[in-house]
Amino acid sequence: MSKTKPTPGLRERPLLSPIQAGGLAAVFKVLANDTRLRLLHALVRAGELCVSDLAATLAMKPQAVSNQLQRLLDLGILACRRDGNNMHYQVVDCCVKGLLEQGWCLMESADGRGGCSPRFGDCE
Amino acid sequence: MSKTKPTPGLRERPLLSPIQAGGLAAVFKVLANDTRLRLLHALVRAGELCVSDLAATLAMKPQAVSNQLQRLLDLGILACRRDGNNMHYQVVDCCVKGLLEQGWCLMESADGRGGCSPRFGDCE
DNA sequence: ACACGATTACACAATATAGTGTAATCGTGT
DNA sequence: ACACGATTACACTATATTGTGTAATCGTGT
Repeated sequence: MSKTKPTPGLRERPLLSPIQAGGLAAVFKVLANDTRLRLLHALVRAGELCVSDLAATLAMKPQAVSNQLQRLLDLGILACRRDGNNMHYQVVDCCVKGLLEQGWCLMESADGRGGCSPRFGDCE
Repeated sequence: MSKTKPTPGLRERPLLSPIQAGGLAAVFKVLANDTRLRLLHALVRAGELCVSDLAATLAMKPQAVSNQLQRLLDLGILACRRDGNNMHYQVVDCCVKGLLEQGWCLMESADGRGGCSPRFGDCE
């Protein structure tokens, strides 16, 4: 399994240094919030949405939405484009969708125990 | 039962409800911490380790390590086995490794911008 | 220039989180 | 039974995070 590249070898890598771990934690931290998750999912589904649409979709105030959007923007997960008064956001990071999928899997396996379909990882 | 499509269709799924999003956020929350990340990585590398080994590896106190281990245990990510006075922990969730890999990818792309290798996701 | 709507910036209050210190629990060996 | 080491439980403190409220900024249309 470690001949081809599909597994970059998490197991072979040297132990995470506290700094690396901090960086990795920062990535997960940005996903560790239901608002940002719903924002991300709404954007994945719609492709592109503006702040007010997002606010309406999530039934939240534009300020709160914008705040979280900035967070996602800082990490390079989103990109935005201005159209008149509106700012349209979209997901540009290619890893985030997979992350969401896998997270979903983990959630189901954590919740119902065994909801993880085998193709996601090599359950040894 | 779910021998269906290779892509669960993040895009086709109905919008995340606040409850679902909360559950998913809980999953990411558990990974949103450098200590737990280092714990996980150490366990993936070694296969199985006991609390004191882990504490020594991370240069942390056993109590702190144990606390985080419980968290990982609650989510069903780890399993433990007693061997005399020692408790050995190991990763049993099949999704978590993939999650770590993808998170690493996202970290690199967020950090250096463009470090995400294309094989991870279908950058469309 | 001006008003208006959309978005963002920022300080603030409420809540959650992590590691520490102390004490309890569990298994082993004598 | 007893002492010891390993692990865990729990209260506590410092810190971080979220949504709110207010105000500033930006683009459009008149």
